[in-house]
Amino acid sequence: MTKIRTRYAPSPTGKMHVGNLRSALYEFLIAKHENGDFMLRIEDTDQERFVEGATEIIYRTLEKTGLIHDEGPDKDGGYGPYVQSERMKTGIYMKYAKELIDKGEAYYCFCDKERLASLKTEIVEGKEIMIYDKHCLSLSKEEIEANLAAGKPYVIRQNNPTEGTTTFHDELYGDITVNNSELDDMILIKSDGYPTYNFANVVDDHTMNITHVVRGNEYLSSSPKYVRLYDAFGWEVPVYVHLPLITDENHKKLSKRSGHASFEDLIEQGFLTEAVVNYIALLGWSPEDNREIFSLEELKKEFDYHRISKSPAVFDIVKLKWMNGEYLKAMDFDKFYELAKPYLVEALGENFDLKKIAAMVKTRIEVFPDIAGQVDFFKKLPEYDPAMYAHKKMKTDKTSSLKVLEDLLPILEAQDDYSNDALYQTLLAYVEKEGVKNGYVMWPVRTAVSGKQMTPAGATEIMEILGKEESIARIRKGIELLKAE
RNA sequence: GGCUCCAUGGUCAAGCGGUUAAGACAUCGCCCUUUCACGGCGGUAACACGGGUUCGAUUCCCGUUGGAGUCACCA
Repeated sequence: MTKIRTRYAPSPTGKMHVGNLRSALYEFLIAKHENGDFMLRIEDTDQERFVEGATEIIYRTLEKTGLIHDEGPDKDGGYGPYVQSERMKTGIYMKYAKELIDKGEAYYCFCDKERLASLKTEIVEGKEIMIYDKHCLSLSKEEIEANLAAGKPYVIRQNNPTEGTTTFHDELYGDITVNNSELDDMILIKSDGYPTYNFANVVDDHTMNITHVVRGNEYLSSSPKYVRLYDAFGWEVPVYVHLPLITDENHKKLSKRSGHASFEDLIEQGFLTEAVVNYIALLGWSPEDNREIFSLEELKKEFDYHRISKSPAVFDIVKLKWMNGEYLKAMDFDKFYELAKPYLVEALGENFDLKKIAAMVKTRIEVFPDIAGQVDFFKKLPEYDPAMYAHKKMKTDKTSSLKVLEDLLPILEAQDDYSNDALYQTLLAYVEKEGVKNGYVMWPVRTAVSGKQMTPAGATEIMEILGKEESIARIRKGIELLKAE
């Protein structure tokens, strides 16, 4: 059996959104599942859309996510160059385009913008629909020669039949058949001499020996035209795997233009690379069992592309957050602390036992930016509503809370050991003396020292971090507030 | 609008002729608990509709409806 060769072929036009990343991931996994080769090809045939730095983002992202290519612009595997603008300099596209012209499968077209515009018939949803009328196909050899000699700008178009049908096979979607009358004579070579994606991807996939063409299913409807190109050349058609789209919550295709989250945006929002990769692997693919947490290595082992689904998937950031939280919980504490520290420092400064606070927060956050909102009360007691002292389940109200705090104040003032254990013993002793439930005492204390409805730790743990002076001050403040009621 | 694709809970999804139609996220409730959280347990919630085929359709076929994609000298 021949080795599988797949490729990720992005155009350097900006950031990589999750749809782009997932394509790369699946292309990588399909190859690696069977020990094949994964390559990177830069499709920069549109000089106008080229964005400075976009190529670097691609390299950085692939590197960071572990989607390491076996061949690419920086790693020659004998099929180079791997950048289309460089391939063009070798004359490869023009050579093949002319071959097609000789075979009658393509032709020169000298139509200018005005004539083309006059062909635009319908306007649907703001989009003008145009089907080229094959006007230039009927040009005589002499006319073509004359135009060429005169330096008249031209494009080269594919010459598609107007009758019959074309069928191609997709591994996921099965056989797809279209009427040839639907096939537009698409442009192969642009007037600037560059090939279009439509032409370059066929020439390159073939000449680079790509066995499995894996891409988003927005290409599904143009694939028949590509297949005709393969046939025209007499080339073997590759295995096609069209991937279901990833959409936003409105079920619209993710795109850079609509400002959908890019991979880098997600990382900036505090998501872990592994979690993002894991999550998008599951957007459109599922394993045989019910497992959800996969490392890239595990994915390589499990990824059977026949299990890719056909219907589009909504990118659900809520579930991504959950998954990120799972990674955080499973993370080694030292590593967690290292990553969380900047967020802790930003929220609290350096004057706290950050390590202890990090431990409190580790299982309670989903992404690092959640930290600030959970620990800010350590730094400054927030303004809070005394109504918080009333808690049905704890059987506390403002009156009971006031009593508890007032009783406890002298006891806590007399105590010097503010370790969690010692404080806990103290409060417990009071609980026993009063013959009440733990929460009856813990709730008001925790409320007073934190001023928050929820905290990442219990009353005494908080006091330990706060220290005696601050703890007492906050309890006094609580008493004051309750008395004012 | 033409063409193409898709159609299981709010979301991701298993299922591939006979099942009490899994699981996860979200949501709700209970338990546990030094509140919340974590953890444990449980609940609500789905086969778009109509025809066939079949002893039997979520599953196969057709149609309808709905959604998406595409229709560039962009990829």
